Amino acid sequence: MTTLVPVFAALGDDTRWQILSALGEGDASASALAGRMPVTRQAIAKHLGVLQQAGLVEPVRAGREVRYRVLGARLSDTARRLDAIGTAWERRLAAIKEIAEDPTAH
Amino acid sequence: MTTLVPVFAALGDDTRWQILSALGEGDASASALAGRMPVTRQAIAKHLGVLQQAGLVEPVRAGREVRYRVLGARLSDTARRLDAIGTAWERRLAAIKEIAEDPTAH
DNA sequence: CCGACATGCAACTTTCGAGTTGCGTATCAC
DNA sequence: GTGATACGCAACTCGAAAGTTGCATGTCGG
Repeated sequence: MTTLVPVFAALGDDTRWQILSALGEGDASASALAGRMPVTRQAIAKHLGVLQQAGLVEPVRAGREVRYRVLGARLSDTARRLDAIGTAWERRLAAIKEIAEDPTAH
Repeated sequence: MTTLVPVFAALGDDTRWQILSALGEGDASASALAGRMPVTRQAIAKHLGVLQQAGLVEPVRAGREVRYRVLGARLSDTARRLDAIGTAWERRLAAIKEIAEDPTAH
């Protein structure tokens, strides 16, 4: 089981979501992204590093520039695991509630 | 659409996952959690505040103590939205790939 | 009433992440 | 080759988050 926390840490930032949203429209380089955002290219480069480390994004060299591609797979995978945990918690709650409402059962 | 980012920010911390994991086994108070973890009660209280703010946890007064209950619903909800985004990204990628492999189609 | 346990609030370090500037290097276009 | 464009690396500032200590408040059992 790959570690979940870095993915959430990566997703817990507004600027990175702006980057991901932009990349969702199509691959782009750090410089291109810096053009339409209120931060420096280097700041974006750092964010892209974090996103890549989390497996949410993938670099693609194209000559002298490096375009980044968003990876939906990691997101879907994370979603599945999140849902599994959430469902387990809900199940436990439901069981407790049922016992509370009808203690004679079981 | 409730804001997603705070939830991820809350989930992007190791200590908070330890807390959530412990609460997954059953409701507990800050003091009880501090007993089995290498941090102060106040630190845990702060984390619980963050988790509550994110809607991942709910306080339940029980006399002089306050037990916390984990909320799977928020997690499942978040998972659904995550999956939707991830799927959309994958769809775009697949479309591009298809065009690249068979440019004459369409 | 009184001691023990549980919580709440506030001030204070300390660590970490976001963002910046500055500079060196590679690559395209002519 | 030369200028312009695109990256990469390193050092620095800065503000927020994690964690701590100290103290005041509330509540339960006897």
